[in-house]
Amino acid sequence: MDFIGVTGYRGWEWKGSLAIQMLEAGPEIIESLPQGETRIPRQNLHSEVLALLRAAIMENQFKPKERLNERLLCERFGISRTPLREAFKVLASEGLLTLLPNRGAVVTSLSIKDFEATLAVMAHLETMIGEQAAINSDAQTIATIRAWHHQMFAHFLRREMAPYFELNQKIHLSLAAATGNGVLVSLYTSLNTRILRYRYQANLQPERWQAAVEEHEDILSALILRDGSRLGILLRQHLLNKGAAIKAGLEGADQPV
Amino acid sequence: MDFIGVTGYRGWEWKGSLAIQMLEAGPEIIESLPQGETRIPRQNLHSEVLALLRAAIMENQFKPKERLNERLLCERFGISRTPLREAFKVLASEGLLTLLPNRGAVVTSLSIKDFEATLAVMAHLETMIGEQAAINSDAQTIATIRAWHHQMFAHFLRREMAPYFELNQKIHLSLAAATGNGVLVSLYTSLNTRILRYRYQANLQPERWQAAVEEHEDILSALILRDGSRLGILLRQHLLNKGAAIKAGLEGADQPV
DNA sequence: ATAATGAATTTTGAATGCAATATGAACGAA
DNA sequence: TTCGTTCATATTGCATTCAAAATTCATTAT
Repeated sequence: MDFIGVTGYRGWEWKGSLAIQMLEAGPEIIESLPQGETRIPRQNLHSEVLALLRAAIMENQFKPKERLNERLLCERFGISRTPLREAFKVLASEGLLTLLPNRGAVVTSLSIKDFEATLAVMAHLETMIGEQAAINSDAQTIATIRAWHHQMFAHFLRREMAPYFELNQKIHLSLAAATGNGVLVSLYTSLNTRILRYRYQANLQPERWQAAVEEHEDILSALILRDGSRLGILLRQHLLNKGAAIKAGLEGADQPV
Repeated sequence: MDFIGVTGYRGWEWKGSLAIQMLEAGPEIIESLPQGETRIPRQNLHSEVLALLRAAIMENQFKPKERLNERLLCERFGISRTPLREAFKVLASEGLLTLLPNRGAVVTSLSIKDFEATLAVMAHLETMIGEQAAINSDAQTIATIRAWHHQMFAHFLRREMAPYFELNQKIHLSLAAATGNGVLVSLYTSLNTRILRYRYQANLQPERWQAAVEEHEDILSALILRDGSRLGILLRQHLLNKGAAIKAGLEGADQPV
C-alpha cells in the first residue's frame, strides 16, 4: 500500500458521478495526500483506482487494444486484485475497457463507426446543453466561464497547449453543469472521456486551434446574450468540427479510429 | 452454487452492453440452464448476477431506498461476495444503486428532479431515434416492428398488460437499434431502465393505455412512411406523455419520485 | 525447418479469511 | 421514560488463497 490508500471517512455517498469529480477536483486530488487535519474526502480503494485508471486511459497512458495485466497494476498501485477488478468492471460498463473472459481486460479500441456514433449522440447532447444552459445558468456561472475564456485565450496566444486544453474542458463541463441536469452532465462527461482519448493522439493542425478559439468567442457571446438556440447550434458545430479534426489528425497513423 | 454458475465459454467479448443483451436474449436466458450440447453462451458470475440484479431492481423486487444485504443475496444466488460486489459497483455506475461507504448498497431513489432530468435527456434521444431510424431501418426491421405492433394491439384489446408491455419495450428498443448507432442504443437502454422501475409501481389510468396505443399507431405509420422528423416528434411526445402519466400515477403514493 | 503435442508457468475467476467499521442491544444516569 | 455509554454482533472493505483456464515453451514428429 505505497501509492493509494488512506481510509477513514464517513458520511460520503458515492453515486458513480464521474462528472462531479472532474468538476470539483482537478487532477491534483491524486498527488496531494494531505497529512494534516484538513483531508480531502476519500472513498475507497475501488473508486480511487477507478479514477486513476480512467484518467490514465484518457491520457493515453494505455494505448487502445493494450492488455492490462492485473498483477502489474496491483503492484503499481500497491493494492490487491479485488478493488482493481471491481474498477475493471466499472470501466468496462463505461466503455473504456473490454473484458475478454479468462483473458483479461484490454483498452477499448473505438472503430471509426463507434467514433462517429459517439459523436452523433454528443452532437445532440451539445444542442441540448446550449439550449438549457442559456436558460438556466446564473450570472455567477457566466462570469466564471467568461473569465476562463479570457485566460484560455491568453494561453492560446502563448501557444500553451496543456493549460489551454484544461480550461477548455472546464468551460464545456461548466456549460453542461449550468443546465442543472445532472443526468446530462454525467452522460456528457462519460462520452467525452471516450473520445478525448483520441484527441491526445491526434496531430491537430494549427489552423484548427485558431478556428476553435474563434468558435469559442461565438459560444461565449451567445451565452452572454442567453441565445439558447444559437448556443446549441454553435456548441454542436464546435463538437462536429473537433471530431472531424481528430479524425483527420488520425489518418495515416496506425490507430484504429 | 445452486442457482447460477456453469462456466466454460470462449471467444465471447463483454463490453457491458446491456442493451444488446436485452434485445437478443429475453428473460428466458436465466431459467434455461442447458445440459446438452447447445449451450447458450455464458460469461462469468459477475455479469450473470449483474443481469439478475438489474432485472430485479427494474421489476421493483427491491424498492427504492431498500438496503441490499450482501450475505443474503450471496445465499440467494449461491455465489460468494466477490462477484456480487463487482456487480454492485457496476450497478452504482449505472445509477441503479447508491453505495454508502462501509454501510452497503441501497437502491437508488430518484427524486422528482432526477426523474425529470432523465426524462428531458431521453426526450432528446427519442427525437434522435426517430430521425435516424426512419432513415436507416431496413424493410425487414419495419416489417418486424409492424408485426409486433399488431400483436401488441391484440393484447391491448384483451387487456393483457404483461405481454403488451413486453412487446412495447421490444418495439422501442428495436427503433433505437434501427438507428444503427450502438452508443445511442446503450444510453437509451440504460436511462430507460432507470425510469421503468417507476412505471411498475405507478397506477396508470386506463385512458393513458388507450392514448398510448393511439400514439403507437401514429408512430408506426410515420416509420412506414419513413418520415423522420415526424417520427422523432411523435416518439418524443410519446415519452413525455408516458412520463407525465407515471408522475401522476405516483402522486399520493409514498414514493419519492 | 515447420507444425504439433504436452507439460510448466502465468493469469484469471471466484471463495475464503481477516481487520476495520457500523449496528444494535443492554445497561445505567438524568 | 429518555438519553447516552458500552460492549457484543453483524457487515463491509480488502487481502489472500485456491481452482480453472490460458499462455508459454520445450520436445517430438513430420
